[in-house]
Formats: sequence, structure tokens, C-alpha cells
Amino acid sequence: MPELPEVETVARDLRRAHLPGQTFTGVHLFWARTVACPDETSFRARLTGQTVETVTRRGKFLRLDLSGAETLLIHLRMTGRLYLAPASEAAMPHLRLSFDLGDGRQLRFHDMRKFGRVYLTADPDSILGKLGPEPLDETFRVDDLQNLLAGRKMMLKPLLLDQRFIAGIGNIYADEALFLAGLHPQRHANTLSPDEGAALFHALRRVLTLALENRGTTLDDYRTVTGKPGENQDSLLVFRQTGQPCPRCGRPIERLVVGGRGTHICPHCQPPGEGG
DNA sequence: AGTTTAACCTCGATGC
DNA sequence: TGCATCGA
DNA sequence: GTTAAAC
Repeated sequence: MPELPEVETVARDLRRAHLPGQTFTGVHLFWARTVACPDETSFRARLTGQTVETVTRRGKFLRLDLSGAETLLIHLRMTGRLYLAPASEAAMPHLRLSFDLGDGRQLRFHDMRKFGRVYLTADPDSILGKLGPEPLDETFRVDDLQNLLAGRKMMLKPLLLDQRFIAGIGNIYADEALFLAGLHPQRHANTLSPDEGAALFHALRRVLTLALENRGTTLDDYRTVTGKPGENQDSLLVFRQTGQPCPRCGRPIERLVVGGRGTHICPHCQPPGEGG
């Protein structure tokens, strides 16, 4: 499940592989719904001949700014992958969309479950503008998170997964951060003390930074642009560690469902609050 | 309003 | 082995 | 992972 560290790793890999500077010379669409907008005809027409200027990330979106004042946004959802390959190389299964590049390579979008989406728009802010703050941005401070938490009575876990609240957090890093902060996922945000809010802030930073250094977490499908798995899976403390001893107190990790998502906690280190 | 369920899809693991 | 179910 | 519909 590509979250902030995984998407950031892909963005960096694409830059390192010199995608910026390349021109799109052709488009091949194998699963129509992969292109969310515009329609296939104008997608192809508006993209062909354009040059990639920058490759960046916002939340879980990959952002390619193009020469003609247009932007290509790519969201990998659950199983999306991006590869760069010579056009001569045989296609792997689940290829949904590919772009011919001017140097003979292709940018290929694979997606087993077909949930991934690509948007071509002259107004990327109409999509990205809904996202909450970037948790690793230097301008995002402890008191920012504390203020955001104070105004919400939602449970912590669904709130962390809400991209309008904070951008880039998914199931893995929500569970990991809540464990590090010693907070139960069903605690309500506006019941946190200032210290608990600060703990969550630092836990998020730590978890995301470590995962980024490890080039992402590969549990199922995530791969880097070179096809290699990430290395953060060995650093997970609670996610999918049901029954394993808590690294802090040794009691078995438990799995529960919160907001429809599988959730992993140490029931001793993350006690439920009053009325939680 | 807040929370859960279902939908979108395919596939591997699990169980009978 | 084959088929249904479950969950990612 | 995201979104819309249903408690």
C-alpha cells in the first residue's frame, strides 16, 4: 500500500532515472478507467509532445508538471506500480497504461487491482488543494497538529487516514505512529492532552522518516521504480504483527477493526481512554 | 455528524 | 484436489 | 486506497 514514504521514493527514483526532460511521444491505454480525466481522446492529444519538467509528490499523489502548463497526477491506490523500461522489453502482467518516451524508454503503470488513477489537468490545485498539511514539511509544527486535533472529535485512526486532515498517512504508518505515541486508535482526537498531541507529532515524523530512509514498506505489492522491494518491513513494530510480542512490553499484539480497517495495537501500551 | 459497510478489482491464503 | 470465503 | 451509500 503506497503511502507517503513509498510515493516519495518513487518520485525520487523517477528523478534519478532522468524522467524530467523526457518527452511523451505516445500513449497506450489498456484499462480505460485508469485515466480518471479527461476522456481518452483528449488525454492522448493533450499529453503527446509534452515534456516532463518536474516530478514531485503531494500526499500520496505523484505530480508530473509538463511543458504545456498541464500537470499529470498519478495515484497508485493499493497495488499501482511505476516502472521505466526499454520499449523493446516485454510487458509484465497487469499493465494498464504506458507512455512512450523520446529516448526509447517507456513509463509503465502496472496495477493488479485496477484501483489506481491518473489525472491530466491544467488546474492540479483543484485536486491537491483538498489535501491536509504535509507531515514532513518543516512548516508543519507540533502546535499545528495539536490545534488540528483539538477541533475534531473523531477517533484518531480514521482521522489520520483522512487525507483532508493530514496528507500521506495510510494504514501501515497510522498503526505504527499510534503505537509509538502510546495512543489507542479509538481515542477521540479532542481528548488528547498537549503532551499526547506532541507525542503523536513526533511519532508520525519518526515513523515516516524511518520508512523513507528504508525506501518504503513491501508487504504485498509495493515495488520501487527498479522493481525492487522496500526494506522497511523489518522495522514494523505492530502492523501485521498479530500475536507477536510487543517490542516494548512483550504482551501479544492484537488486531481489531476500526473504521473498517484492520488495526494493530498493543493493548497494554495503548490503553483506551475514558469513553474511548 | 459520525461511523460502518459496500463498491471498485484481482489474487493468494485459508478452510472444509 | 476443488471450491467457497476472506482479506489485502 | 478512496468514495458513496447505509445505519
